[in-house]
Amino acid sequence: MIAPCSPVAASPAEGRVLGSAEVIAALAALAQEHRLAAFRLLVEAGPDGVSAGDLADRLSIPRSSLSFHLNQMMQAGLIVQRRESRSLIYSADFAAMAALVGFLTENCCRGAGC
Amino acid sequence: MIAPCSPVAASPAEGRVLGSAEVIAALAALAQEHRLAAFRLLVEAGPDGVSAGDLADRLSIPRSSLSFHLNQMMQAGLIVQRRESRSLIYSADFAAMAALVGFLTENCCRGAGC
DNA sequence: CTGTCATTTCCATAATATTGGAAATATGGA
DNA sequence: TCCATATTTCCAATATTATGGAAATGACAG
Repeated sequence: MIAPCSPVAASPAEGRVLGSAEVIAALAALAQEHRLAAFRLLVEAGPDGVSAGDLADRLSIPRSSLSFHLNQMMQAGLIVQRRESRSLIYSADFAAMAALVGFLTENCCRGAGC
Repeated sequence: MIAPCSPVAASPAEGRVLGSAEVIAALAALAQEHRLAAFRLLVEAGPDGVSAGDLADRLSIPRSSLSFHLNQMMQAGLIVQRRESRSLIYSADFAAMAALVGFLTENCCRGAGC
């Protein structure tokens, strides 16, 4: 018996199991300087999220570039968008992120601590 | 107090803490069909590893292409190479993978189960 | 309506990644 | 030494991603 981390049994309350195409999309979505930075800001911001404009300012990149990156992350299912009056507010999809980490620990981590 | 998974304190026996450039390299290394497949085979194989030729056969891709991908993963620090007579044997670096998962849970997972 | 703010879409350009055949390199055996 | 095996490096073609300005869209106030 191994039982490395989790106090619960094996595959617990994982909302969703990903196929490798989805995993690749999610990994690619995070494997970029501006996107990783944006995602971390969104994680920090929590469910309130951050508007596109704020993000662009905080990251110091042009709005059209940011828009491109946000789109990538949405298509990968890592973030979510909602409109609030004139602004579009983005927030991290924590369940999706948890599913990604779940995939990695289960498929790519055999034996190592997590 | 939150204490989501680990029975130990905060940042436990993590061999190494990654900067975001390293994380991006590792994510990009896994964000590709053939590389993710290769890495999963290496994880399954454990410390014994698999030779380049075997991997190419199992993945059904040309040797020069595989060589390119193995190089990417080595540069990203996710796999390791050793020579055994005529063959080059590759194996997964589990500590590196654990560090990647550690980064993701700590920086991109706030609040979600892991 | 008209103007303004917030953001996206369009699009051309530039940069980076992927592919695979052919030639080069390393290793061990006859 | 010479040959066969295992794998890499080279390189050119192709494909995919990233950039950012300008024009288009959506929302709201006067």
